[in-house]
Amino acid sequence: MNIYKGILDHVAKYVELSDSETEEFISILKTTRVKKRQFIIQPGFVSEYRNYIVEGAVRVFYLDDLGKEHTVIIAIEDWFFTDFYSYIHRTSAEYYAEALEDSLILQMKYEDVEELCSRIHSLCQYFRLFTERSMAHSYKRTISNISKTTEERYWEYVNKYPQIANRVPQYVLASYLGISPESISRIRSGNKKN
Amino acid sequence: MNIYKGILDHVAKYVELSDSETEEFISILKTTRVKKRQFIIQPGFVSEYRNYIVEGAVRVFYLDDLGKEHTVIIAIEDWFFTDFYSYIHRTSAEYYAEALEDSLILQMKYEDVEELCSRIHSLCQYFRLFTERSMAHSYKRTISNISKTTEERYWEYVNKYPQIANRVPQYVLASYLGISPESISRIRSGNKKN
DNA sequence: AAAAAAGCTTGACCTATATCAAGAACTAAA
DNA sequence: TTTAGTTCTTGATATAGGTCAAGCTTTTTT
Repeated sequence: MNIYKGILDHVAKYVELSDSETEEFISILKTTRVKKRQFIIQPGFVSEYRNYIVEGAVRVFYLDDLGKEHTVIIAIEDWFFTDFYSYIHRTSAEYYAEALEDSLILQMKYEDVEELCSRIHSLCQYFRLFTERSMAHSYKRTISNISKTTEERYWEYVNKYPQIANRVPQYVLASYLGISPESISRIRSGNKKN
Repeated sequence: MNIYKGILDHVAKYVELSDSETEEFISILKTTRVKKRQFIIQPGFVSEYRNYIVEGAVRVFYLDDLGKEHTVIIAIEDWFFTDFYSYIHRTSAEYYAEALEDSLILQMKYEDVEELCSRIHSLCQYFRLFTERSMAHSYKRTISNISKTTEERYWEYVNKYPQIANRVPQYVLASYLGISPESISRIRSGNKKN
């Protein structure tokens, strides 16, 4: 099976590419395999790529002054991840991206994406439309973070992404939701809401 | 003074528009004046526009089941606001946008923006680049929300946006930072207790 | 198959911050 | 200038959920 199928379907949800455009797009994709626990992005280095997951799972997290991890993205197949700020501003990353499983990812370099977007209108449209949708989604998360209790946030996530919740370690989920692992443990054992 | 200067400068930070493109862009801008406390977006109605503030201040907030307000955007001159999810998906808004002062705003209808973007490559680029930057910024806020104490978040905001902090009511700032107004009051007075 | 990591659970305790209440100090309107 | 409506402050009290510690279970490595 073609490893590009997923990402091309993703693009096709927003725009139609001609054969030559498709070819150009594929030509900037770099295939990379990473092993579980391997870092793909690290503070101190610029996050050069937008990364698309073909197979596997990755999390992006921030390590604060006290050594606590705060997960900002949990990504599986057909998701993108990067340290967006570092990627766009060409500054040193602030986050780690760590493979949660052996994964196969497709990487697009910043310069290549920019070059293609400046030349190919439909690809520019694709990234615009897709980023706008991510943006809309990000507001939903902000609301959830500031207006829900820990328990509500936990069940909301589990209901929305049951397959992810079962796939990643609990402490990763905890650090994504801003809850202590102990509290998640208690929520799970105590209240059996759905 | 030209009311379009601000928004055109904003565009010019990302792309160059020809005279005819500039004209087309201006042609989709609708000038609207709103009075203090007036709602620009309301649940139950689709958020039709991207709104740019020429003069004034606006907040976007969410009203939860318990009647508590959660501010997601505090916007002043040269900022954009909308209920992004509603705007993009053409669904009923979930948020209120309320003028904090008498304001002058420029509004762009979704259909008009899409039409222009599909026709004018440089405008598509503008919205793409600008949205990507907003996105990068939004991650910073997520981190702040989940990794900082209330006091750190308060001082971080005041240092970053001193002019806004002094301009909007304290309870608005409180609901933006996810802190109770009482706690902000105590933080300001330097009282470390309670 | 052991040994070593990594991950999860449970109980006891504790603290940061919310909530409630009531009055003071602004601001806008009559 | 008085009045009514907001907004801010301060004190008392409550509690959600974090931290610590220790042991248990599952997964990974040798």
